[in-house]
Amino acid sequence: MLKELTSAAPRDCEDCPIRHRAVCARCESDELERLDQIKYYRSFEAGQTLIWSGDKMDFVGSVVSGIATLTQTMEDGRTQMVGLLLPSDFVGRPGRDSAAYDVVAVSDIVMCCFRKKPFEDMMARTPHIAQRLLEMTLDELDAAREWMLVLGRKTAREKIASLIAIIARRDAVLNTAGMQGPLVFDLPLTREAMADYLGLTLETVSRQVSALRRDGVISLEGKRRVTVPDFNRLLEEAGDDSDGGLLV
Amino acid sequence: MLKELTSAAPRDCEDCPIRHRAVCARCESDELERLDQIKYYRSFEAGQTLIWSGDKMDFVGSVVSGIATLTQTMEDGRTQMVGLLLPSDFVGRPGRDSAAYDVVAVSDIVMCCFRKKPFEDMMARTPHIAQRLLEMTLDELDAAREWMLVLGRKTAREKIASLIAIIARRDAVLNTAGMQGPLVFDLPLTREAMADYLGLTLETVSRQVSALRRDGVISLEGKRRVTVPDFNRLLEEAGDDSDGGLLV
DNA sequence: TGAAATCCTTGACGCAGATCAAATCACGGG
DNA sequence: CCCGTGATTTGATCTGCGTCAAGGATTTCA
Repeated sequence: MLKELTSAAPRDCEDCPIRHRAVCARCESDELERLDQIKYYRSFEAGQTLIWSGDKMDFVGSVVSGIATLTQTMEDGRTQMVGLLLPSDFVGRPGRDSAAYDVVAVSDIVMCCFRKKPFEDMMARTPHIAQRLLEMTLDELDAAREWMLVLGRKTAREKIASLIAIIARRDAVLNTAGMQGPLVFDLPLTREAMADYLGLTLETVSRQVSALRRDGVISLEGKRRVTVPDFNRLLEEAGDDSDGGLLV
Repeated sequence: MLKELTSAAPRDCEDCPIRHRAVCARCESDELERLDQIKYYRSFEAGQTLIWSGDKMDFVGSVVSGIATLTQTMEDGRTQMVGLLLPSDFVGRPGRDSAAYDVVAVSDIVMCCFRKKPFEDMMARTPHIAQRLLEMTLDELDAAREWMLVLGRKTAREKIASLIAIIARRDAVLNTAGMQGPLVFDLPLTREAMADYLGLTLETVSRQVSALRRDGVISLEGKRRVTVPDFNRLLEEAGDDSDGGLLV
């Protein structure tokens, strides 16, 4: 059965849900208009691989809705997630023509795409785009470095707590719900995807999630819906400084 | 005893050893001249911490000579290296005023610095700088992602082989020696620093280095000088695709 | 309603790498 | 030449997480 797409592509950049967070965030209306002329939307179903590592990449783009992952795979099949792409995140690298990672849709997903060449030309003429892309790339680099600490030095329990904290924080930001009181949200990832994120096996993920539940750090409704009664407790379990400012 | 600085600061940007790789690489001579007016050099001794995580950072800059590390430390002392800074690498983030990581000199080091505010102003007026910084940041992000695979999924032996391969490759690029024939170079890091890089203990690093020596993958002269008789063999041990194109 | 496909949980066991401990090496200074 | 200090190696033991295996919960489709 063909799934109906849950979120249609926006008609117009001004109505776009990621208008103020994506590469185009800094653009003035005339710049936006020119982007509008070269953009096109593409939809993908959950589970689909959007891009294969090593393939020629002739477009770049932004995630409009849905979630995707960036993963690296070794010859023997070991895989490591190296990026989690949420709405407004940018895919592809100007100035490079083959993809360095697999990009896989976790949920149904809509992307706002540009053919690479026109986008590069546009970028050269539009400092606002390059500025925003720099800013986003620096943020991603910071996230990657925090992730490296998780991968290199944290225990399995701390890894799980860290991931839940990251998702909880992002969710709180998007829903502009405050950080106090119990947080409730869905884990957008399967146990296996969580394992690939954290450098663990799916069995270990399952065990540690159960352990955090037993210890009252989180509670679960079904397999995916999580409640965090005390966010600071979760941060302690993650081995983080309890203050840890909101990195937006 | 005060050490004599091994490499003096260059007098002039045109003579600068990192002229064509640093943030200033794309600058025209007039742009370079303006940068020249706001730059200043600072030297640090091996072991010194240049910047403490959380401190106010009022400058940014490039490594001219020497090696430094970017590290993150947890409250209980566990540390993870998240960046290895070589000549031409950029330190600091425009648009942020406190440092996110410790920066520690591994060797004596010379930096070409700019006060943050003037640099940011300059960047806004000089697309060549922002362009180059974007390119460098994207490269760093790629490196960080490759590193994540190493941290998350490789065995201790593969981690060591990967690190040696990275250093060997960089060395070959700098010295424009080809990639064939035996490679000889120095490990710029202590066993402990290697452990912090790879998410291991220093004992495990030592054991795996010895094992690679025993198995003829590398040979050692003293503790630091390494010879790699067969680079492809090393890449196999690292679990990498044997072809693995030179990522410059 | 039942069968197949996913996804998740739990248990038993083994091993890679951590931990604890003790030599050994290299080097600069007195 | 001897001593002190820091880097490294090596050994013995422990343990957290991976591996292998079985079974449960949901959802999808016939």
